[in-house]
Amino acid sequence: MIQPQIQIQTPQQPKPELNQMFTEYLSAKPIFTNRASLTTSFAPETIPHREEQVKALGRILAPLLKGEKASNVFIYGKTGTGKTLISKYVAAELENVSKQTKQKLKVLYVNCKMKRAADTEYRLLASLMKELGKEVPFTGLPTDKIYQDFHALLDSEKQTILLIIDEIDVLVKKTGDEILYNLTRMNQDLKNSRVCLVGITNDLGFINNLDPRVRSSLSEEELVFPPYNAMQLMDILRQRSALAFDSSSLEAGVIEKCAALAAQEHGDARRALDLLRVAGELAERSGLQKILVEHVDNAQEKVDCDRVVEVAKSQPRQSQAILFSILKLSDVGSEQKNMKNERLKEIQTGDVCDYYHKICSRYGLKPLTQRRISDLIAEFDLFGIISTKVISRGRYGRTRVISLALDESLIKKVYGVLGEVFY
DNA sequence: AGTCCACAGGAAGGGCAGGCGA
DNA sequence: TCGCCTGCCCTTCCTGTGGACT
Repeated sequence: MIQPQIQIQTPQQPKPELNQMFTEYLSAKPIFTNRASLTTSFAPETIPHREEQVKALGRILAPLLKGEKASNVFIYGKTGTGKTLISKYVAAELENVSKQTKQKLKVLYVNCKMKRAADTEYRLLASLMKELGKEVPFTGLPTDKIYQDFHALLDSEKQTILLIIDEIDVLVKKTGDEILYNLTRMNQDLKNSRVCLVGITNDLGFINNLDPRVRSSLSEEELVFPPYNAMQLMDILRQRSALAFDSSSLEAGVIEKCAALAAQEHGDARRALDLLRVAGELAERSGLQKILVEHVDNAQEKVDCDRVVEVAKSQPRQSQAILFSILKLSDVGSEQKNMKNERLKEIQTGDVCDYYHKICSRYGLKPLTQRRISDLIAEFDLFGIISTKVISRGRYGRTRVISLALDESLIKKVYGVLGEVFY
């Protein structure tokens, strides 16, 4: 048996430069009074400009308070329009009231976009059972068995279940709509409990592609969440910033700028909150007591940059090699071309395959097939790192034309990250 | 009008890792 | 331990596409 090696740690010498920095950080007056109020998971007391949707959803789900079956609801709206927030807000209120009425109501929430959480039929059911307090192994059991156990768990006592499935389109795209058929038909098999389904999606065309039987039972009621305009975003930001900062911490124009930038991104409140939070963090790091408009500009760049760099870093080696091939073919890293601004030329799938094969042979990677490369290129398009368009070049074939979708500084950052892997 | 090209993209299935139950 | 189940990543095979060329 191998004995674990025990290392005796000797007291370390203080690091003067860090010590001083941390001391200064702790003694400085903080900009944030409540940073969490600028995160998407924060639940505010009131939700501005969504009163109508709150009431509508409340009216639909109210029968649950009497232990009756409420209509299944389908909620549409683009990212950051308050779909999730309001579903949780109404659900929490229902739970509160149900405690007073002694009617047992349980709310289950799952987000199907969470990788390895609820992106397959098995994982969705496993997540729901976990919420109900029963641990399920992350693989290994037959789906039939999981369904049986889930039914038994729901039916183990007289109760009403409100099941909120966020990003439902992701699940259906991946696994098909049979799972929704099963979930919407569940009430027929349950003796003691009732289940009501709330499906949330930002894919407006999603419902049209469903099996008609699923469509009719899932979207008994539909709610559409319109995007926020700049004025509405400003109200939201004012409400949250009052909680997050001291009133003197914001330069005039900061909220307006965040709202304007987020309004350009289809009225995305999440984006507006991110911008304000990151601007605050940048101001804090600069040692200032006030957030300036220029911090918002820097925050926008940083929010984009962090996302893209994180995507590039977290990809498997093969995907990184493909992305690196695209960057190389776009002449990123070639200073001479940079000077002449001849970047962003068009590349085809075939070009990427050829360059990728060179990289594979240089770094000893087993090359993927063109079919797989095609899928991975489509994934990078989804991430927003590249932009692709399928075109036909006549007798020279049909292909995908690829160009970089990021600005110069972001491309350089990504190139730097991948350059460390493929030096 | 028919042929051709260079793929796109769907469907099916293989191989692997991991878990459960007999 | 073995057979069976799952998800995941990938390959193989196949059909479809659409504009240039003959």
